Amino acid sequence: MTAPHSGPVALAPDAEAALEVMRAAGLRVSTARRLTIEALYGADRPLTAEQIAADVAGGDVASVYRNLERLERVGIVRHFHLGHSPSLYVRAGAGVQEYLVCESCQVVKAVDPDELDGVREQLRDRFGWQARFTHDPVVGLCRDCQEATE
Amino acid sequence: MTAPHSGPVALAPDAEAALEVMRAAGLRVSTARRLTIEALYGADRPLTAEQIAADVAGGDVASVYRNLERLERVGIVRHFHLGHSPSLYVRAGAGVQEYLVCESCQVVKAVDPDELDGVREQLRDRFGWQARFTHDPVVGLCRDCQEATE
DNA sequence: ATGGTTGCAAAACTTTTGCATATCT
DNA sequence: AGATATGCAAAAGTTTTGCAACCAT
Repeated sequence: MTAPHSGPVALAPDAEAALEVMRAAGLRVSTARRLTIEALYGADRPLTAEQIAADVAGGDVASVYRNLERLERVGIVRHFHLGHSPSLYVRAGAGVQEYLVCESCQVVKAVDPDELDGVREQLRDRFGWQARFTHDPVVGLCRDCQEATE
Repeated sequence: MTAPHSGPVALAPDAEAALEVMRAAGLRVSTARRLTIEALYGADRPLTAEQIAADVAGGDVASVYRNLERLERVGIVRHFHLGHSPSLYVRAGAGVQEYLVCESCQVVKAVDPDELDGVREQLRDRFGWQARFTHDPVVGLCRDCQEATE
């Protein structure tokens, strides 16, 4: 049952596991951090630091940025860039490391790296390019938005 | 002789043609704009507004941004985003609209859209995704940097 | 207790905007 | 002349940093 499904995001374990990783890494599990994790693990699309701050107690963006950086460093959060918008953050976890992002609705499709092997192979054969879609995702239109655009 | 080659950038016509497009579009060909075009058409890699400003008379970044926007609007310049760095600008032109960028040396490989059709097709078949690599390029490692990284 | 964490303020950086002056056609 | 472009200054938006107060362990 590891088949790719079409839900918005198909990511790693769960928020609990993430907190566990934090502890293991020696990070304190503060309220702000727990709320950040819960926001990211509960969302079906990437969030900006600003959006996360709205969900967190004090609502201080600077702290949110600091936390996101730490959470990213221990591997339970990732961020990437999409056009002119501020950095977008998503949960990260076991086995999921590359992203397709819809430039219209911003839905993120997280895929197993080997699902992109075919694409990578073509890019390598044709251009000698070794593509990575982690920090800079594949941008395009998801199925729904294609239909909407007609 | 339309075969893709491995030079750093394989872009459109030349600076002269670009100036012609400007005139045709009703844009004045000022010194600042000519220098901007020359910088972009002479470069073998994308430039930031800041870098371009250094090559231009007054060296005012605000004007450079304004000009880049206009030049982009008439189709002779493009910009895209790469990680955390400021927007990167490259010349643009006939038939070249999609990019591969090396995240290590930042070399840009501009390719004809149909050279990516195979890749696009795979992404569509597999994920229902309609990929675009114009504003957000394919990021990865070019051949040279792969070898360097060994 | 004590060292990591937070909130607030301020700064750094990229990009945009306003406006008076200069420049092109 | 008339419209467009420039330079400077200031503002807007995002992200980072400094520091005193606070809180998890």
